[in-house]
Amino acid sequence: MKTDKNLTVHDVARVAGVSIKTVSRVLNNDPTVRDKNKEKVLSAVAATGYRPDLNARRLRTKQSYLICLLYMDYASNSYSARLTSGAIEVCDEAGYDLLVRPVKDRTSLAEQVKALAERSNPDGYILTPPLCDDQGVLSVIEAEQKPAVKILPMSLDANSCVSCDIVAGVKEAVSHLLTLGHRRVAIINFNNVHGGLLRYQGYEEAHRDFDIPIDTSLVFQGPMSSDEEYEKIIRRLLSGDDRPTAFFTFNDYLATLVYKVASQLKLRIPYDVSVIGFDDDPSSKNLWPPLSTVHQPVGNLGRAAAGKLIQQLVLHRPYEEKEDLTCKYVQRSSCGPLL
Amino acid sequence: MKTDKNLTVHDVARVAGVSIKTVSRVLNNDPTVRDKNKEKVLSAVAATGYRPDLNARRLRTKQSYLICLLYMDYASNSYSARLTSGAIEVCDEAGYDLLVRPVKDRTSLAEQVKALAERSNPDGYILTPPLCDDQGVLSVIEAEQKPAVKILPMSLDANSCVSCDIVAGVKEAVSHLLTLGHRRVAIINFNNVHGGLLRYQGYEEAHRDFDIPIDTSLVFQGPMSSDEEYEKIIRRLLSGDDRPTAFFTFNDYLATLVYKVASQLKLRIPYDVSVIGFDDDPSSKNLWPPLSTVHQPVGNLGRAAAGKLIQQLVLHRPYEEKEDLTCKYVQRSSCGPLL
DNA sequence: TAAATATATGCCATCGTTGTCTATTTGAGG
DNA sequence: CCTCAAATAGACAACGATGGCATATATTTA
Repeated sequence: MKTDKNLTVHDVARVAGVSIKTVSRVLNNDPTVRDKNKEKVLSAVAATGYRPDLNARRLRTKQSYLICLLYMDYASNSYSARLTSGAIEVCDEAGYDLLVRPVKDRTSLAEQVKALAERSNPDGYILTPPLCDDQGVLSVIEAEQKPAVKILPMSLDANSCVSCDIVAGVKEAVSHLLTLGHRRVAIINFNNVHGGLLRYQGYEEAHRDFDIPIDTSLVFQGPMSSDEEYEKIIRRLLSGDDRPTAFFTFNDYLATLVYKVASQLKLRIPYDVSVIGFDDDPSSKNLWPPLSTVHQPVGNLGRAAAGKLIQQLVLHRPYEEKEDLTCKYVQRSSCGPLL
Repeated sequence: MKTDKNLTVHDVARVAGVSIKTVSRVLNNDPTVRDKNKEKVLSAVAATGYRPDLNARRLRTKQSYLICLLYMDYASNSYSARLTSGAIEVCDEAGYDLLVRPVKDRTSLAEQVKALAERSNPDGYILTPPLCDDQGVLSVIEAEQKPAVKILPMSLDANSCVSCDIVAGVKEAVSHLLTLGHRRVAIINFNNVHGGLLRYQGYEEAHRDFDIPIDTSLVFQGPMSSDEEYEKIIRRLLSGDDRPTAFFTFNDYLATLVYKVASQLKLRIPYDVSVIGFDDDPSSKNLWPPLSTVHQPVGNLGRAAAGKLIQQLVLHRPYEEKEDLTCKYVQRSSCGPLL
């Protein structure tokens, strides 16, 4: 059965016995249509199987009904995939399409976004760290006068950003380590993204609660570099006289590097060293021992970001923040008591 | 500087001193334009900074300039992210946008695709396994009369599918195991996707070359199930009297399950059991020991699929297959000689 | 050189929707 | 029952590109 006869507003108007403009009004939720006509139009739409032509609408309204999700193409973890997946759900409901944009090259970033804006003309942008803090990208988007929702940008701004309760999750995780007796907990972190600042805050608050001073020689704050560099840093820490007995890392990926170096040094997890990651990447439960980590609700972040953006795009569409944005510590088997 | 004055073909035509239709022709590579006029138009375009309005073009031509990439939302490995990344590059060059479509629920698949087709109306589809073999999806796409390129479908069809040389890669990998003296190589595989059939073929050819009979008790062919089930199967194999001394798995993800079970059973990799995965997921090199695996050129598969699709969509745009689609064995440290 | 042909260009309508403006209907109040 | 403002509906143009066809220019042929 093929109902696809290229129906237009004219067809619906004829069936409903009203003008095309009234049909258009009903389809756009214009409140100035009498209920009787509204019903006539709606049943005519149902009867004919009419679907408005998105491209005609796009041309006329100057909107693209496209949202662009910009992220760094690390490909090494599932962060962007999970984010995408959540954002798509929300966009879909609202009649928007999501354009994903992995960027490899940070040098020509502004140009890339500009080219995208000129060609596909998204109505709004979702920016992930660290791109949400890129001044070049931001000015291009601002010049286009398009809204952007940032995920965990350096300067949180309630209106245009989304974040989750990283501090609480990390605090819970690090507290667990301290409860187990650990007193030398190393942290491998980034301080050039807001998420890193929050992780450090959680780490610090846990220590404060336990009245344990932080040894700054156990704190690595970035900047981001290659896997080899990280391994070197971890190896140096683990080879020292007064080595850390536990690690908290910015994400699960870095935690696997701790696993790797620990194995090389014949240190057993969790007996010789405990490890906690962050993200709860789906693969983390298959490491051996299964990695304790902090679950980050990445899908919900994506949903929340898309919701917030669409709220700005579509008038009269209040989006209530209903996503669960808490970060919960997930205890598995990579932490043990200090022997 | 804002050059964005909403220029149209009329503005360009005026500057170039030709008709709007000639401008249109130049922009669409119509060969019937005299070189002199072509230059005039091109320099007028350059001078004004004109960019054609995609939505007007869409309305007039009934094309969406959208390509849809459909995949199962496993989120457990980087396959779809890498594929997406490659496909986007090619789409971008050709002026197409890529719409990614992770699907969670296989039951309502055809409905989901139908809804998508009605709303966003993609000009073509890229289908990944196992969706490329879903009859429901295929009939929806066929009803829409849109082209689809399948990635490694069950029935290879040169015109509408893309594959890579899995057999050679697996044969190389398994041959390495046999060269190391292994005689009992287990394979954890799926036989409901073409990639699985090819993996088995490579496994078989390697054994044939070495004149080693295959013990079918070491062959697991699916179907796909939960992680727990796989672990059970692997555990059973490794606990038996005459246990396999090596494993080849469908993908790196399953290889991590072998790592996990081996650790639980206090079997050391590679001394007690060797493991080879498939895919070369970026995280595999950080496992301990680093996983030997077969590199699958996933990004190139994405590029090739998008190229093949666009070739069908855009006339006079011969796409030469230039992507490297070989699968190479990557030797790391998870295989050792049979002791 | 003129006629016939081939090639290149231009004019106008059109895609399907919504914005603007005007016409009509409705209902309240005198 | 009539008037008048407010609420509702409609006519028509417009968004910016390309398709179809008519026409002008260049090239070949007689």
